[in-house]
Amino acid sequence: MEKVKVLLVEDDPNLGSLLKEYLEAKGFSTVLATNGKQGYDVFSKDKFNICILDVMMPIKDGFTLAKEIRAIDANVPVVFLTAKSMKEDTIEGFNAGADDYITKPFSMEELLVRIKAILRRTDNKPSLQSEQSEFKIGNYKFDYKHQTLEIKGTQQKLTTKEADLLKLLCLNANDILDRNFALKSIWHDDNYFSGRSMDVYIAKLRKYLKEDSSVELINVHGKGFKLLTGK
Amino acid sequence: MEKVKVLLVEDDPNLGSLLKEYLEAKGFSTVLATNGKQGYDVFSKDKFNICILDVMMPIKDGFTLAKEIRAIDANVPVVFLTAKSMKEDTIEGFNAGADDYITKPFSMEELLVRIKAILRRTDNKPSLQSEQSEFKIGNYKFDYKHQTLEIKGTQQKLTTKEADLLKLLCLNANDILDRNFALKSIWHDDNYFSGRSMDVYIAKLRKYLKEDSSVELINVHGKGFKLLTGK
DNA sequence: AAGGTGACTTAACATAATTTAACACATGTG
DNA sequence: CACATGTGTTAAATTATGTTAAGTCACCTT
Repeated sequence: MEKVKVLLVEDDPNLGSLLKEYLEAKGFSTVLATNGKQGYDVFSKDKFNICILDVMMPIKDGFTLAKEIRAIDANVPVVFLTAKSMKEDTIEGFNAGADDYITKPFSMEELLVRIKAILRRTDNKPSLQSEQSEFKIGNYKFDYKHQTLEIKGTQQKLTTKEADLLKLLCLNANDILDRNFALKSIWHDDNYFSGRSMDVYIAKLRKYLKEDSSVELINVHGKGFKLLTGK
Repeated sequence: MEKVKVLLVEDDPNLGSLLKEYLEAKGFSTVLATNGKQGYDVFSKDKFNICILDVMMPIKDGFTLAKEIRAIDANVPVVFLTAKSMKEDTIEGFNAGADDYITKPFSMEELLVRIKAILRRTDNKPSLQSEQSEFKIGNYKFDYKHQTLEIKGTQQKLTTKEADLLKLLCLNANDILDRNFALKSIWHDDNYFSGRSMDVYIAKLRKYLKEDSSVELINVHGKGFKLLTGK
């Protein structure tokens, strides 16, 4: 079971580190940013399951940050923290796409249960994938939906991960598939072990694909992989 | 787009009818029950998209009602309304599976935006409560209401669980049916044994469905199952 | 109350999917 | 070219699923 990743953006360093410690103790992997700009930078480079944003922050406020975050990932849940308790702000927060809006002071336990309530509704994500399901790779025919790879009448059944990875490669055929991008897409994580796991799958795909010598699955050192399709 | 159906259970008749009117003005179809027992009766006879329950009610309190409702539909969102603001109650509410917990007094507008926030996350999930009863699966004809599966004139009688599971698969045809979602929907539980039980039913369905080779019931490792219906 | 039946669950064992470990080799850097 | 780091590959370990059969329970029959 992979850890849930939380992006916490809070300009009060005391509260921020307190919450971070608490959430980590509860089993969440938490990244703390202390202002909106930093929060955006962190989010744009990594993948998170939920964002907890302080509303009032210098440089960039929580609402603005939320919009930018949603521009990157329209589905990530966002929770606002705020000292304001005026109705208009609550409404504005929800209109900015909030999943919850918590007024300070709050108990950490309440924050926790509210986070859990939101995650209950989002963890089984519909994973909206691109529609395309059939690909040609040299003389191979790859059917993502049916998870099959066919050549000269021989059909190879693929596992879910094999199919996911091959699909990403096809969508970037003859172009580089970024390593971390692939890891985040398929493994939802880019740690060392996920990376090694992906390498194992690359090796498996190479085996499947060696019937057509014009097809190559090459590595671009430090960057990712490239599927070279025949001619 | 059908109207969203709201079950509102509130023993204060003034507040109850006020909220009902407000929600209906906002485009929701709302049924008001004035006590827990009545709320249960209404829910068991109809399908709702969300339940808003007062916690403190005579006869049957909101938490108890929520548990009974969840036994019928483990996925329906529940929001608690309460005058209590003690932390323990909030926590208890969320542990009872609450999606939100709103403390009186609250503005109706805030209730509205909180409802919308929850519905954003639950909208498009086909559920067992769906009215649809007849499905085509490749060359098969599946009648949920009569619990029959027919092909080439041969009719197979299905048990309740077989039919429930097949219906969920049909509602998600060619798309993934999340394992835990299915378990909660049909078994009202997602422990190890329920999971194994479901696997047994998957095996049974596969047997029934092997008359049409274009129909496949495949596993998506760690996620769920996918019913591939021949184009 | 004994026996039977059907639906569902649990057990048991088999196989598959994925991750982790282990070791070999490659690449780029100073 | 010595080193750190990244990748290739195979195999073992772990976890998830496939499948069949045995067990349980509610209900029906006599």
